[in-house]
Amino acid sequence: MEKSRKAAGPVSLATIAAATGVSISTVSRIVNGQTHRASPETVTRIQQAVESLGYKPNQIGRALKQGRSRVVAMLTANLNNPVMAMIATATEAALRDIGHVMTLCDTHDREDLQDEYLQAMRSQSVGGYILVTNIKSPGLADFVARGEPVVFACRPNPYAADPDAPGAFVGIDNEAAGAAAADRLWARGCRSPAVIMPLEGSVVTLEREAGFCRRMTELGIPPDRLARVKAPGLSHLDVGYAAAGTLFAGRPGPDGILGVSDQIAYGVYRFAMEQGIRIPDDCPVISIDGSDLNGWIAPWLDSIHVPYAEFGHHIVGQLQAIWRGETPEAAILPFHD
Amino acid sequence: MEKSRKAAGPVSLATIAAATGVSISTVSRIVNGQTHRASPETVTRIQQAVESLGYKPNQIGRALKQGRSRVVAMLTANLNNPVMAMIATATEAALRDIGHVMTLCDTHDREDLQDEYLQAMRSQSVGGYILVTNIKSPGLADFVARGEPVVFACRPNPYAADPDAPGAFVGIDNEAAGAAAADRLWARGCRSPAVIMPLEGSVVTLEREAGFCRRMTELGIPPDRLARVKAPGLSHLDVGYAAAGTLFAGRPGPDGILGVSDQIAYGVYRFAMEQGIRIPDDCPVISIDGSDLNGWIAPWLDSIHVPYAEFGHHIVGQLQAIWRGETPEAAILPFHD
DNA sequence: CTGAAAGCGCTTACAG
DNA sequence: CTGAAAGCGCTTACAG
Repeated sequence: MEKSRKAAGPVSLATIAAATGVSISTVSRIVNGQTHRASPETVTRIQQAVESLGYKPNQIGRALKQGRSRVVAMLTANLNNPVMAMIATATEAALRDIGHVMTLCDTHDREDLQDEYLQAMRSQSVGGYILVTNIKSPGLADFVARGEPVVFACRPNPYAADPDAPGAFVGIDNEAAGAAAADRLWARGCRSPAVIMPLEGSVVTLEREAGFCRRMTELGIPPDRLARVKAPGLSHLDVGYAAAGTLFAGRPGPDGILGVSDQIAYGVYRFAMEQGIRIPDDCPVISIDGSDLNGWIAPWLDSIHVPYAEFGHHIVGQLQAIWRGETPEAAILPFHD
Repeated sequence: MEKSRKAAGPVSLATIAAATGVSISTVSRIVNGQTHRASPETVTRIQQAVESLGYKPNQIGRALKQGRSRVVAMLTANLNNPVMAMIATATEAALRDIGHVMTLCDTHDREDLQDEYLQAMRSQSVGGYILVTNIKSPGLADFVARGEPVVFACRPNPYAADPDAPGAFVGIDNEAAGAAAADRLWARGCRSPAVIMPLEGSVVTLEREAGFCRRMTELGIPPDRLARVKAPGLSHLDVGYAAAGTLFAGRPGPDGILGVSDQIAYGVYRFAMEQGIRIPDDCPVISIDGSDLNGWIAPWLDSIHVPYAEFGHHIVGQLQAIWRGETPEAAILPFHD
């Protein structure tokens, strides 16, 4: 005599309690794995009822009681950027593995939207925050000060008490990546290098450029043969395109270019195509990010690979550490060149 | 005498009630815009308190009472696909505009994950579901049968009662897009066309292929000069690559190829590059999707543009209609060729 | 080993 | 025009 009538109305703890003749408290404990606090018979009886009635805990009830849900908010500067999309994908999967879900908030690099989202997420009692942004905002300052569970990715906490100990963070050593890019270009015979970065760049782009210039200088490139070009634009595609225009307007163009992101390199490529400049023959272009797509449609691009797909685990690991009350150290992942 | 002491502990309705000397009920009504049900003085007094104390409604409390939250779940087949990422971005923005937030669930085209997520989202009492997937699963069948608020995007409801009236849906006429692709290839002189699609394709890819073949036949291409190639793989990149291998292994290669998605075209490109086949000179390649990226790094690709960026509004509009108790009609958006 | 009770923050008939 | 009260589903000290 199978009792497998499915969901006639929502099944709550009370439903199970009524069906098994025990109290709600007991059901709650067992459902939450506290099986040692009840007799074995009760445990199996309840587990059977849970199974046959298809009980699933209502997360809202739980969240209200505990003041925190199993939702984690990810705030990203700009989802159109494939890098952000990759991090989001990886993080979503890692969260799922620990039974959490992710809400995605695109701040479009706007301070007001960032604060609006932080506020909104707090009203949702989310259990944690992942910030792939380093825009400063009053709300963020507040969050950091209050010690909310937040992990920064790519870009460190702009309000870190000690800049050398950024706290929960997942990223790479951008300065070293920039230097590696310099070595690579040098090895290809480049002696009049150029580096392109956004006018309103984040620390990430600044560090990559700094590493590149530092290394090029060490290699003996004089400052006047090292072009550093910035261009405005939210989209790095536009940045690369505009900067390439500036670069090639000068008499002797560069013999090698670093775009500090893949997207910048794409922008350079478009300009070069339009002008009949052949890449890499006339001028090699390299970048930092190493999107998988490059191998498919941008074979001309030599890009230092950042393991974004790995970010997910590390981010979630740090979040869990915070939940346990620990203070995680920054995870600086190796890039591959 | 400004009273702007900020948040010493969470500010709830009770806090406001205590501070203003009215009941929680009254505060709740006013906060929810029922200002006509209270005296003007009370209204302003409470609004001031809300402002100065920085009260933000706790959405968890609200959701528990109402049985539904202001969160909308988007289930997507595969976030690595830029098309999905675009739809997610657009939808997130549209939801924000109406004060909702979005959780993102990547089902990886797996039936079990889809059901797991549907279940999880229900435990979260989400207010709506957006499905960019048409994998069949028992859980989905259940959802549709129960009349849950779900909007399908790109791929129609696989459990629609009447296939010609798919209900809440946002997409394009894929058959027509396939036909348009045929016209375009024909105009470029293609007389030995090929079409590439995934082995385990969705209705979307099937319809695009069907439209293409129908139109090519109308144009007088005999069946034996119309190559239809399928290749396995979750990633369309792999599909395109493998299928191109098959196509060019045959003696006379095609003189024009339709990849039913941008990614398939990218895969073809890689194979062609490796084999020294020049695109488009030796063989034009076109596709359907029209990612913005094409203009930057895939100038060789002629792609029919699907207005994914517009999907967001339409999806949210349909969701709102459902919430109002209406039965929205499918929105078939125009593609641009 | 088990249960009654309080309470998380909100909304909403209902009564006045 | 306003308030007391019930209740959404859960957890968790506390008492037995």
